[in-house]
Amino acid sequence: MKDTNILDEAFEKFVGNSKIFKDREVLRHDYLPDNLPHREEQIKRLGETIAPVLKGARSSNIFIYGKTGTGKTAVTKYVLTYLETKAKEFNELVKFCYINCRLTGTEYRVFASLCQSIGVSVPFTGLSIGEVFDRFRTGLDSSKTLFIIVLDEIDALIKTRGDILLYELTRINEMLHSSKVSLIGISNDLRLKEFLDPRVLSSLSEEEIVFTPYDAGELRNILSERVQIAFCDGALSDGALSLCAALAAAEHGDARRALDLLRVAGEVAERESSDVVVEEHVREAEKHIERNRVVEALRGLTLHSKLVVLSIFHLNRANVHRAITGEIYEVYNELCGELGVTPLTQRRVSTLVNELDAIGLLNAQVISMGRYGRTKKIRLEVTRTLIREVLSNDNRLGRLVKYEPKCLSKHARGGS
DNA sequence: CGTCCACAGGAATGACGGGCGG
DNA sequence: CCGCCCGTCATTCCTGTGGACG
Repeated sequence: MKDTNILDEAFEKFVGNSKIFKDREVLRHDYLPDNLPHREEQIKRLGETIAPVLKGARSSNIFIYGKTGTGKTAVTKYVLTYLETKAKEFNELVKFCYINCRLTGTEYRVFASLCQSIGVSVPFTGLSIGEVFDRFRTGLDSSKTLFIIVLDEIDALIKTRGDILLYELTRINEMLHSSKVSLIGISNDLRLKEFLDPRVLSSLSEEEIVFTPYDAGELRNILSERVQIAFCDGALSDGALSLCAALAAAEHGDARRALDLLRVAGEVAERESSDVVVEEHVREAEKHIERNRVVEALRGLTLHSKLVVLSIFHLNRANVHRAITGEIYEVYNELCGELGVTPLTQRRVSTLVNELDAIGLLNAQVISMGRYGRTKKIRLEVTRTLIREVLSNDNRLGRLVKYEPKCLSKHARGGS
């Protein structure tokens, strides 16, 4: 077969003759539907709270929380977009700015994108935070706007950077003359309140809206709304739909998860050239998504993080299934030597382990061995085959996958 | 019942490449 | 070009600690 024929076949499945999808974009979670089922309550609350801006008054600050995939972002964007168009009818200058704090990353960049959104251009580095904040403030004040700032995934920023950003923002109104600012903070973490300065907390949560997880039935409804646009008639079995809803419901009622499952299941079915998505495709999709997540995560690691993973991998092979910090560092040191790289300090490796734990590649648990100290038991959360597969393709440390650390052969022992 | 191991993990600090305004 | 500040990564120094052992 000629190569172009292979390609033709591959393309065809995507373009012309898909018997599965009508419009798969609808299943992406950044797609904003016209209708948000089972969120009427929250839409109403949010709408009532921000309504005052239509009469030129500042609205209360709002604190929104709920787990991932419960519709917080969708509802907020939905309501605010509608508010903006309404405001035009009322001739009020209302603007909102949506910022995802986890993607934006630092206070500086948050202020920088705030500046951007009001048309003040700032360099992406080089200025002091105070300077950027001042520019934002003066720029905003001269624009005479009712400005609504949405800070999504705000917990990510606060846990790593503290609440200075929020403190500045909650006080900004005192320094504005002709503009007003309202804040909407969105958090996935209910315990976020504990991290906040009480002054910030009281200011931010003038209103609170809680998003409860969807149950399986609700997820089913959400999915079936989109299925009609996304899938061809009869291309999705009822069983597959229910399974997606059930699996996502089991995982804290995450609609995003449900949509992903549905989309990937469709893609799996498509690749198998079947005409209808069945439950088995959903099961397959589940594995597929997880595998992808892990591969991406592994690939994106820095050299030293990979070395840490590899060290645990080797300890694993030597029958140490739950390695402790000291052992890992020993192997890690040897691997660095093999590569001709200067090893990082144990302190640094310790935070790398914590980061890997947070991504979910590892599971780390602090334990005490009494007389024999206090340490961390660390276990891989990924199959060894997958690690071998990904790291063998790494041009720098590929060869270390087969390497046998000397420090392990010395005291080869059974462990648990 | 105190000791003391083997670390955890916080705080302060520094090196570095990038980019500003003047 | 300079002096300054940025974020990021890393080091150094440090205090804290659960519980088996003696």
